[in-house]
Amino acid sequence: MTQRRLIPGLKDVARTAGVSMATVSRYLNANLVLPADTAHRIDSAIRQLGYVPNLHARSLSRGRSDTIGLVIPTIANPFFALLAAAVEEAAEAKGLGVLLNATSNNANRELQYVTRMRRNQVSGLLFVSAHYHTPELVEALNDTRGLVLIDEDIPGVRSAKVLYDNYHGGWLAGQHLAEQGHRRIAFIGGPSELASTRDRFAGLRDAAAQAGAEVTFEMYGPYAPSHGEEAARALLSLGRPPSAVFVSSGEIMIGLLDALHRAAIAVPERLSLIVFDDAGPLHLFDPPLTAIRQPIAELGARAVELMLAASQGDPSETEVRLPVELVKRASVAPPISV
Amino acid sequence: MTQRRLIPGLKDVARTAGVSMATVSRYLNANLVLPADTAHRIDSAIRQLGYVPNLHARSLSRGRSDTIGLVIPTIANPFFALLAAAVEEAAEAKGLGVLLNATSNNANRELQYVTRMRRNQVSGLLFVSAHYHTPELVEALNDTRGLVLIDEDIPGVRSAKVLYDNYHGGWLAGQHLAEQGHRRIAFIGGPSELASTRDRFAGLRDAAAQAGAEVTFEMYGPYAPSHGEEAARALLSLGRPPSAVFVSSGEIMIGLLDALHRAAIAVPERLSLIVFDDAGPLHLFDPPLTAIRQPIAELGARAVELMLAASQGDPSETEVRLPVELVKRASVAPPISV
DNA sequence: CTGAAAGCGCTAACAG
DNA sequence: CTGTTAGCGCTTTCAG
Repeated sequence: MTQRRLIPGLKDVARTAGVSMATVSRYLNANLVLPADTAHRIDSAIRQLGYVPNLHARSLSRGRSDTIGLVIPTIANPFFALLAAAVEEAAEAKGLGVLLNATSNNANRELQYVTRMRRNQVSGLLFVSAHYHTPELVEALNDTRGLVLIDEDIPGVRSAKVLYDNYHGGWLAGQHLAEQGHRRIAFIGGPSELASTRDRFAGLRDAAAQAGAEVTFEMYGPYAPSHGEEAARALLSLGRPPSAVFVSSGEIMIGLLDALHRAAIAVPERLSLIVFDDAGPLHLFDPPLTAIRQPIAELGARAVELMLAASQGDPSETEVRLPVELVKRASVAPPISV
Repeated sequence: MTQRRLIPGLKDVARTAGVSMATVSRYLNANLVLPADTAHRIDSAIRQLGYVPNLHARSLSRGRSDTIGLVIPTIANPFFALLAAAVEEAAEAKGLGVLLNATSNNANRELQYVTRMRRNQVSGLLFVSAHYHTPELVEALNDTRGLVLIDEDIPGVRSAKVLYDNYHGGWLAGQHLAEQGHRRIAFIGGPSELASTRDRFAGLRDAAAQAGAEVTFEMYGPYAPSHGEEAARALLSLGRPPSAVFVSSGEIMIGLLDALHRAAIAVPERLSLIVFDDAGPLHLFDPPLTAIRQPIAELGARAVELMLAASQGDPSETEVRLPVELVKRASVAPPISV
């Protein structure tokens, strides 16, 4: 129990307006058209008292909260920041609030957040996690109503999913590189256990093969600049280095490009570069980066749509694959000795 | 009322474990050390039933929610994304959740979100808004418990505030530019009604004046790339253009730099550039951008701290000014004709 | 069309 | 140390 409230409640409004709580409640929830006079009395009572409804009480009573959960690895990454913005906007348009949680790709936190959201406030959950997944997580996810997996698939989870066409992204990159005359290509991937990583690689490899080129170097690691730096180091120590590299994420690219600059490797003269993910002002980079662009706003919108459908009884396992596109800028050029 | 719940509640757990609700509740809230046996029975009842506490009920009952509100203009901007990440982390460390709302600097939304958070879920509110403020907003803000204004001051609001030392940031920029030999400097600011904009300008102007330089061009506008583009256009059409420009935000800089590139204006050879705000990989830009860096993580941490203090009865009007620093890179060089 | 009253699921006095 | 019980503030059935 709490101490006597000084804050006005529905009861106070009702008393002041000379009606019952039920009437005020109905009025506020717009299930009701009141005589102008009554409506006005209620309005002014509300204003006078400075009444603000208590959302917890409302949610408790209604059994739902008009809020959706969004769980992402981190928000300090342009891609996820943009994604969060897109989800927020889409949710807002449907009158839904969003509860955001960053997990840092930490399995405990993921489980914790999913649990927290599971039966609570949330009418649906948009989830993205980019690392190896424990059975517990998968189980928790499968117990979650209104779940939509986004951006990254998780094997074993049965839910609606909105993903990108990673294979085609890899293909586009491979094709472009091969067209420019590259024959030896490197792939710097994210975590190797992720389907997205493998798909991007497969697309790259297949497109290359079809054009008579090949992927001569592969390396995997976390979505972090440090991984890019290591990749650069590895690349530079190769006896017969590739003439182009396809980097699987913006974060990795940051470290890679930085290391390349420090080593005074000219891009694209010495090494061509193409990155998966076009978040951030890549056109202002040195050099402007050729990239595979993912439609982020669309991801957010589709996800919210599917979530609504899923939570309204239609637990479809729809999987949508959003197309990606190649954005040509200046980090790819024919290799020096073609 | 809702339909009969199939979901297990505290009551079910209590029955299954053969204890009372109170005991389970206390156990869960850790105010209590139970005989190992009892504790174990409760644990397994919880597991077996798949019990998940209802946060709304808890919040309603407790009168608080261990959640803080964060309202920012947009999350699709590296600075605010980083800020949100910092706040999330600081809040998480204190066991607090965060409810995020992006307002797009829309006055109605701001008012709406503040109201929504005001008496509700939220134990405190971290608020940032970067535009002209209506009296209604100021009033609503002053009625908010646990409010902390961050990043941008709002005249008339009495609350704790965590801001950056904008004046000093401007000063640092002016000093650096003057040292490099610039005598005619341009200021491309954000909205002119903001204290932060005026402070940055004042710092720049004073530092310039003291070094015998002057601000020969000023322009103000929204925090958007389009404003930067317009500024570039204006700058380029000047009869006697300045040799350096201080841009008041990263968003504006994006448009400005882009336009400069398109017009083939060499930076820093033809025009030196320094930007307030070091979010995003500015070191990879063409050229690497000299910037005034703001300690974002510290902002988040201090804000959460002050919020906690403010909501725990100490409604201090503490105002903390976080120091900023100059990060020299390659976008500033002596002017051609010194 | 409006009011009384029974919960929503949980916490916290208060008693035992 | 544990159980009983009265709410937290709102929604909604059910009478009137």
